[in-house]
Amino acid sequence: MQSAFLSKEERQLLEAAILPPRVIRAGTDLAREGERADSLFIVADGWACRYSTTSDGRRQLPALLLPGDVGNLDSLLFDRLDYGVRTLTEATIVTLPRDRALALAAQHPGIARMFTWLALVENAILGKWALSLGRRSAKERLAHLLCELSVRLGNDDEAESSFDLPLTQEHIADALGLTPVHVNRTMQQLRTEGLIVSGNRKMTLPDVVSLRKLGGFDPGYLHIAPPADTQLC
Amino acid sequence: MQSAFLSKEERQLLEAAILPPRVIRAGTDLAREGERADSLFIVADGWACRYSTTSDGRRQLPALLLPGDVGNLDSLLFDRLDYGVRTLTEATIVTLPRDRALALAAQHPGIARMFTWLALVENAILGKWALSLGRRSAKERLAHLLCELSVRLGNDDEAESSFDLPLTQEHIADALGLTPVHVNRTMQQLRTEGLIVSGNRKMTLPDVVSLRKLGGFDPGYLHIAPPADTQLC
DNA sequence: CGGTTCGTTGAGGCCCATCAATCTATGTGG
DNA sequence: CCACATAGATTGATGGGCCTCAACGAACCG
Repeated sequence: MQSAFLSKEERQLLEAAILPPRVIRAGTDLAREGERADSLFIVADGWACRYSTTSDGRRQLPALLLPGDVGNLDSLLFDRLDYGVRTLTEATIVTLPRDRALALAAQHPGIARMFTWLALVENAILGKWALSLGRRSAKERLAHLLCELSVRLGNDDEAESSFDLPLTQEHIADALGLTPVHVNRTMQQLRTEGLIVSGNRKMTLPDVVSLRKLGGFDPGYLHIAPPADTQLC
Repeated sequence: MQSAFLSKEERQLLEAAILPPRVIRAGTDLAREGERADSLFIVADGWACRYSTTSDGRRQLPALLLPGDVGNLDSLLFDRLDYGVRTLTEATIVTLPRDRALALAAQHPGIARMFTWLALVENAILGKWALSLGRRSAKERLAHLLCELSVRLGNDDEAESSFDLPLTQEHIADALGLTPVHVNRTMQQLRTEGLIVSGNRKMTLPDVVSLRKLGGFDPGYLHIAPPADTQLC
């Protein structure tokens, strides 16, 4: 999760409240839209996503979930899910019962603040996705997404970056609001222009500076480090 | 704001922490992207929006702010804004200093929970916007937005609905990721089909059922009423 | 070795963008 | 009270980015 707001005691309490991890194979639903969920699913390893669909089956991902992300933070306060949560790779998932989470949040301000923090970061990311979906071309969207994933995976800021990218082109299409065919053609463009080197589930960004410029990417919105003056508790 | 989580005492404390309302004319920035904001701006009356822009000036609204909404909830925990906040009509704005808000949240679990709730609702709405932006046609997007605004403005569920819509077609375009010209043509289509009656800043939805079906709108995601089992504090 | 998943390529078409002009309503100053 | 300016709505013509449909290739696996 995100522990910068937590005291040692709070961190221990959270860890004690968590159920043992489960390993889940790729492509399985942790929860479906409209279901009740009485636990939070936390991705400990692997990739997952939130997805929502129109009535006729068009699919859009409102979030890609990387290790440390909570799959269904909404379930903390909502009784029904607005989206589905699905693994994209084999993943190990940790479960935090909602009751325990609520009780801890009520007794420990740091834990409550952590949940708010998590929700706000999700919001910031989704806001940038909306900008991409509404106003950026396919090439720009792809560039922006790759830059975001690179940073969220912990890669250094401006250096050449290389990471595992277990997403299929269809997953990427569902994140970017495009068709798989067009994602394919767009990736070829970036490849031709020397902005990405990809294949075999690996992605390398040889020229992060140019890719960021193309995608209009500025990492500030990810709020990787909490601001100093709120770390007090 | 949203007071279902609050005790009487907490509500009074919040009201006491709030600075006097200001009336602000249409089209003025309450805050700009990248700025520090040491207060939360709460819309008490009128309309406002969050907006973000690409480097070359394309604009996308990640949120429309109606009375009761918080313009910049992020400022509770982030030191810099990821978006701008701007009034769309003359609006009266109420201000809550961030320090006060944080202190209250630390001492009163109900207030902390309210902030989390607000963030999660924003997230739910934005998630649906992403689905629209990524996967729905112009007509569907417009239908969905109008249905959402109708409900958020307090109109009854399935009845014919009529409300003030002070947005220009350009505002709508920026919310939907379209051009003003295309919003105009799309509105004409809906008008011809008898799904909307509009003009002079008013909007009437004579056939909400059909409009919802067209836009794929299901109001559940707005979480208008908090679930019963979380109202305890 | 056959099946399945994923990536790639091609041809054709539509939705929406772009550019530009006109129309209407509102407001303002002389 | 009219001349004028401005903001917003409307309409037309044209083009392009991305979709759709379809087929094929490549990698992996039981």
